[in-house]
Order: sequence, then structure tokens, then C-alpha cells
Amino acid sequence: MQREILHVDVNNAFLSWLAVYKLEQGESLDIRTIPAVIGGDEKQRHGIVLAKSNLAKQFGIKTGEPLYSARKKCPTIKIYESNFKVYKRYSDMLFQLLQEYSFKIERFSIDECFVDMTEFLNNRKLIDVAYEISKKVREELKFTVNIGVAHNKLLAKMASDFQKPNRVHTLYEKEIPRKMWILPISELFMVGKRTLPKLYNMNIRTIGDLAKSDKNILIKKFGKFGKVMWEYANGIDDSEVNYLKQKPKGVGNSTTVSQDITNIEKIEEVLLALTEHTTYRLRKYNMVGSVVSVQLRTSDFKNYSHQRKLNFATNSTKEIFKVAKDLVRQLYKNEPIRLIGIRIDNLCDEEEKQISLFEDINIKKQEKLDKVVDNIKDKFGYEIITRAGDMKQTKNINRKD
DNA sequence: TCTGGGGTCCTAGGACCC
DNA sequence: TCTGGGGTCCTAGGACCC
Repeated sequence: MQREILHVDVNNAFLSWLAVYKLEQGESLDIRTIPAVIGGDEKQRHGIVLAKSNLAKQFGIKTGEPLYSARKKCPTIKIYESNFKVYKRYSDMLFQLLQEYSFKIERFSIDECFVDMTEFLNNRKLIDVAYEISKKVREELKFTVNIGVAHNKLLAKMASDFQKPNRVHTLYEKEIPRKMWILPISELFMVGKRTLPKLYNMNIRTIGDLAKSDKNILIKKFGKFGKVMWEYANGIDDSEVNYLKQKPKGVGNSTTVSQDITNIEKIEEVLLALTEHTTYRLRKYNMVGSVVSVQLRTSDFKNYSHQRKLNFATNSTKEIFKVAKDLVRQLYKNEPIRLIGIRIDNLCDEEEKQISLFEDINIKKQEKLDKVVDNIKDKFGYEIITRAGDMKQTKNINRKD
């Protein structure tokens, strides 16, 4: 059966949302109307562009580039701090609004949703619904979206990326040659900067070139990914709108430190703060994990990682830190370190956790104790209870929940 | 004061087993 | 008169997305 899919994409999300927030707070300047970006703190070495206004874009400023380079392109650029609480609020409002149309909504990211309208059109045309949503968001929420209208997710997503902002675009099968095949190959979803030169070498420059190329040669060269690319270029995508809340498969935290670290004790200090935060989040999900990995990035941007599978699953700060510390000691080769990270994977629900022969009773006790500490933190603030030496670093770790 | 942070998925090679 | 061959699990690294 033919499906009816919308992809809703907030225009310049972080910047637009901050603009709306500022106006709501009574400020008169709409930062969407000036060259402006959302950027991280340069003193903390987090200084990259996270979002930009359309005027900033006209100066050639790109998301992800360093702020110093953005400033070079536009010396008068205004830079605003990131505020995830604000983003979350407007993202939730958008989601609420979309739910009036269909409950089959996949939150693809904080600023993008897929909406499956197949069973909810009631004889209306999909494009009419798209225009109605567009108008409603603009009028009620005060920011704009692009909406892609298609019969599968990939085409809806590609369509929402056409001319911006505040637009509705269709991309039906018969429109693929005219609207999609003419685009440069870099525009295709999943074709990133590593794949691009490889495709150029094969004389593939447009999405159309890829669509018409030999599928089997692509599979030979790129494996599974080759097949996906070829199918996407031809507008083929059978994936469902995953509207049920997905459980995380892994959680992690990492931080770029304000100055390179050159001793293991300092690394462990940061690692402890990161471990506390990651396991705190894991406990909030009521989940446990059994693969611990740590990551180091050197001052010259080389990445190293080590991971270890445990023979039990846990969310105990102490247990996980014990492993993480061990891993980082193996990993550290006296190079100056700029980023430290920890992840926990292979997650499962706390209740479904298999009782392992290797897990001793103390770990269970430890997990319970951690939850008691979590509750105190929830009540009195995250900073109240910290392990010794943890204070300075904890503040630098970006917490979102 | 050049290059964030949080995810998911895939691959390749080695260990290990039957 | 050197080398089996699947299958699974584990690890390190890399690709992509926002």
C-alpha cells in the first residue's frame, strides 16, 4: 500500500528557537534578522557554529566550523550561547502540535520529525495537510518549518531539504528525475565527506549519476552501504516511521577540556565526573549495561578507544569507573589529551537483567546506594554531592537531563 | 581562542569452538 | 609431505546523522 509521509524540519532550529524565546522574554531584537550564530564557549575550546541565521549563511558561514573562522567571514557576527532547555521546550511544542494530525510520529532528532499520515488523511490530500501544519506552526509557535511530502521517509527527507525556509515541497516518484537527480551527489542522505571523493573517482557527480550506475559495482566497492546508496538515489526506502519510543542502545558523555591534559591523574579526575554523569543517566532510564568504552583524543586529533565487555550488567558508578580507569590507563601513552569520553553499551532493562554468576552482592548494594544519591541530587541539585576533586570538572560537563 | 557532543550502524581481524 | 571451514563473539576504528 502507498504510504503518506511528511518530514518536518525546523528552519535554523537552535537559532530560531532562541530568537522566539528572546522575543517572549520581551527583547525587541529578532536575532533571525541579523547575521548571528549559536556557538559554544571558545575559552572552553567548544567554539564551533551550532546554528546560523540566514544572513550569517549569506556570509558563507557553515554549521560546525570554528567561530574564529565565522568571525573572519563576518566580523560583526553576533554569537549566542546554546541553551538546550529552550530547544527541548520548543521541540516538545512542535511534537504536541503534530500529534493533532497523527500519533505515528518519529522524533528523528530534536528538530526533525517524520509523520506517517497514511491512516489519518480522511480523504484530504497530503499536501494540503502539510500546508496546514506549516501555517499552524508559524502562527502558533512563531517559528518556521520546511515540510517534505512523499510516499516514503527518504524522499520526504530529501524534499524538506529543498529551498528554505518556510516551504512545503513534494517529491513523488515521478518527480525524482526532475527534482532529485539533478542535485550534486553530496546532497544525498548518507553521502558524507569520506564517500564523496570515492564517488567522484567513479565519475559520479549527481544523484542521477549514482541512480543510473551499476548497483553490483557499488556493492562490490562499498558493501551493504553501496546497496543503500543506490536505493536512496533511486528513491527506494521501505523503512517504517518508528513512532514507538525507542530505548537507548548506549549512553555516553565526553568533554573537550579547556587545556590539554598531560597527566593520568587529571584524566582520571575528568573520567570520574563523566562516569558519574553517564551512570546517572543510565539509572534514570532504569537500565544497566555491560560494555564499557573510553575514548581519548590527542591534541593533534588522533582518537583512541578501548572497550571491555563485562560478564555482568550494571549501572554502578563505582563498578563502571573501576573498569574505565583500567581502560584509560592502558590507553594513555603520555600524549597531550584534549578530549576524554566514556560510553556504556549493550544496555538492557534493570528488571530484565540476568543475574550473573560473576556479579557479587556488593554491586547490587552499590547500585541501590547510587540511586539514593541520585534522589538527593534531584532534590537539592546535581552539584550537592560530588566525589573529592570532582567539583571543577563537573561544571564543564554539558548536562541535558 | 582552529576543529562540540550524543548517538547508530558497519567492518575487519583475531580468538575460539565444533 | 604448509595453509579446512563455518559460525559467533569480541574489539578497534570509522562512517554517517543531527
